[in-house]
Amino acid sequence: MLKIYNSLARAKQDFVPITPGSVRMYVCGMTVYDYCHLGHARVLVVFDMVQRWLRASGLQVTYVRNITDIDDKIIKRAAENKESIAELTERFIAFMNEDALALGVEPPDHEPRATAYVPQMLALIGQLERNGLAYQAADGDVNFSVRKFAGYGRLSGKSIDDLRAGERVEVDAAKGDPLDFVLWKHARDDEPSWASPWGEGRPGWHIECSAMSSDLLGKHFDIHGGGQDLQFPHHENEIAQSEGAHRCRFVNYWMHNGFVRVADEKMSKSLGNFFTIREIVRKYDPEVLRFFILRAHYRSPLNYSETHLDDARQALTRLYTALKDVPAETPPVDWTAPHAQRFSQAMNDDFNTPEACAVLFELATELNRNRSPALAGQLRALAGVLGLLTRDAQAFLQAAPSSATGSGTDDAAEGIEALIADRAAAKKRRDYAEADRIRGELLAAGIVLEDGTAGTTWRRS
RNA sequence: GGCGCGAUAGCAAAGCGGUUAUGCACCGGAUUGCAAAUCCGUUGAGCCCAGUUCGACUCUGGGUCGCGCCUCCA
Repeated sequence: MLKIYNSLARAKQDFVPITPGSVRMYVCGMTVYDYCHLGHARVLVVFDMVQRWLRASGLQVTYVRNITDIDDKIIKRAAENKESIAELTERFIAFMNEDALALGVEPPDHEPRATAYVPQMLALIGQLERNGLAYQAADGDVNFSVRKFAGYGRLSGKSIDDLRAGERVEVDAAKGDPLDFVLWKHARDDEPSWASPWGEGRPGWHIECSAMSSDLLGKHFDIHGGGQDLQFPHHENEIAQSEGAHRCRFVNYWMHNGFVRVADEKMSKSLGNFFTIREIVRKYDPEVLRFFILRAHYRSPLNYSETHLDDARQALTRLYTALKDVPAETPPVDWTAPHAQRFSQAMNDDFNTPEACAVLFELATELNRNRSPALAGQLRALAGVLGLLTRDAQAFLQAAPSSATGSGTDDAAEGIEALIADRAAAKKRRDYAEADRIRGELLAAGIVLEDGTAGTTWRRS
């Protein structure tokens, strides 16, 4: 039985889908005005892992991950770049897709863009107005009346009266209450806008997710995920909007992944201490990055440093090394095997990927002992559930750092093979000095030679 | 000020009221022309103070420290 930590309940709960056998899941994706950083990588990988495990568990999954392609920052950045909003967002959507692909993230079933859902947002705002929860302020903005929605603050554990609105950000004087949030912003001359019953304008940040999720998944669905920083106010406001409009339960299970940190501080755009995915992938294989993310529990903080990435690389190398000389075929998982059972138990315990990875390493040790092809298949199959160890072992071990695809075929390979041949000849005539010289030369270039019974192989150190 | 999370060996990171987590690094041995990889073995842990218990890293209470949210953020 799968247990999920539900942010709403602040406890692990048995996962019971609304419709037996199928799951509907919505995850807040990217605002596309810049490159994805490690924090984004974590959301992408974590919910990809969740989605994979749900499917591996035999559930039929509908996974929606939205794209925010209209908001203040996008407008600002497009203006700075002197380009259209569409040009800006299209470019970064393409970059995001490249990053996701490199990280082994499977495409979601739906990737709705906010700008394509304005009619649905307007309908939702209209419904909120009819339900007495929305009002148009003097400045033309349509706001949500937070105090009229019972239960506001339940997800984030906040009491309305304790919220210090205005302490850190100036309160909009036109709002009926400082805590009220915007559903529809009145148009300004230099900004894009859409026609609406409340005049020309553009959507507030939160309304898009309420509109897209209900359109694609229905008014009531199973799982809603996102980064911890979205719990308040974004997700709290989504609940208010969706439940306020539809008058029914919105989401059963709320999942929030922990932050990525740098030197014990949250990685964020505003702090400027972020590393982009493509920046990291220039130096580390993307699979190392995926493994780095998955070897920590999704709710724990994840401290980023190159030392930790080096460590992850070494660990992943051990796994691939175990698979080096066994046939690269991935049979279906034999879930009755003891290792698979432990793996499954770990994953069913709120997606305990660190424990699941530990099983992988135990499997590797056993495989190193007996070189059983069946065991190798099992290792590949289980790791495959996490989206790991999907490549040819040799290709991974020989992949150049910058080769994001990990194809393993680069120009250096021929030269290396030639030197290996020279060294073999030297060894044959017992010229060990020359053999060691070649070994040293390659080692200095980051190439490790390994003499085996079947000849010499190489890998990158 | 309100609310929440965490503290595990050199580093990273899990489970568990009593039995080896796991990975990296380290040490000894096997193996190797030398290596690397691998195997075998050793070392090493649970912030502090109380309490519960036959027994606590694991439960309870208090403290200390760190982090986060209350503003845009994944």
